[in-house]
Amino acid sequence: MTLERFLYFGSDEIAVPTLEALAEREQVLAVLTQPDRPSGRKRKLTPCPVKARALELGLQVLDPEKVGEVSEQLQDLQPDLAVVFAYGQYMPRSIFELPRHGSINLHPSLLPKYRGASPIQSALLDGLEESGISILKVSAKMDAGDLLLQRRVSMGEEDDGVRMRQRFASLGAELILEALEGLREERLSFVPQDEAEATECGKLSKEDGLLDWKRSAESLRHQVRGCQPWPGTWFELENGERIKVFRVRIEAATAKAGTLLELKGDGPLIATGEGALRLLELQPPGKSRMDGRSFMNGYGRLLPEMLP
RNA sequence: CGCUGGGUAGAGCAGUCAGGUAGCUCGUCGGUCUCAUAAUCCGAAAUGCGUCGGUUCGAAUCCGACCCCAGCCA
Repeated sequence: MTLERFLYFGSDEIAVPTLEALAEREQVLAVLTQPDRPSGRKRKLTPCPVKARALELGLQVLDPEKVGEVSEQLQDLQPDLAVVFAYGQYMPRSIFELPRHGSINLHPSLLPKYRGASPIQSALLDGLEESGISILKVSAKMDAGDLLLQRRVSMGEEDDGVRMRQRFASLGAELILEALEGLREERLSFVPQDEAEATECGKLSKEDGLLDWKRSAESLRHQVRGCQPWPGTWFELENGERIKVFRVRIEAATAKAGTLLELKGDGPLIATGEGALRLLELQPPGKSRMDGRSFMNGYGRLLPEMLP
């Protein structure tokens, strides 16, 4: 198979290393990304990470509101293959079938599991100890195309959403090169997914981050790990302020859920529906993240009355 | 000029509204107690209140400008 002329579709940070790997070895005709959005403290129009990097690399960037708008330009480029990773926009068939050999997509889960918008976070929320990344053919149905290559990854105690994203980001860069080589030498082929095994995950919402002490310590810990970097996890004080929680440890203890059991050691210890959680890293409103000890130094005496 | 909160000893905070020369918890150092100790008790060091300027006899506290940090927003 002849693969020389590439298009890259991506927006999110996780897709940056893959673009870099591709741009270094191959001819990237154009990079398609999301248009600039207002973001950050000043709400100013900011290019997405992939666009920013693509410009630095001197690549042609196209950021239409809808991909359809640039289909003619893409046609003129005569691409052999499009690589898609966290593009964040729906691609109509006319686009993903436009390159001579179609389009392939990177997806950070072991498909057919966790098709959809939040594969990394959902796998962590479910408490999985293993996940992975897949490369598949783009098809009309989201994440349902034929599989080309997968790589398994184990997830440990210390792995939260942020770390897993980093790992998948660099893994994507490795895997894409492997996939291209496999395709050129025709060693790899596309195999259909097992539809019976398929599961879907939707977008997370802000409210998914609220900690409910009535749940078990274990599921709360999964929540804390999975809701990074967004929406984060937090609990509310009586005055409505939100204390974010970044890292916790499960400890044995039984008491009414939500009870503050201890204010010493590595952090506050709070009873849950099943077991207790030691809060090891937190962030009060307007402050930066701090470890549990620091938190107790400043907030310890307030906490007992302020916990609802 | 999107909105909001914040910058005070090594860390986390109080004090700012009613200006008078800085306090709490933890840590650090020394000592005490103890078989021992991260536990107890006693004591000490350290800072000079984000920056610049103004008002004032006097400012962390009032006024002005600026810098930095964090949250909201998907």
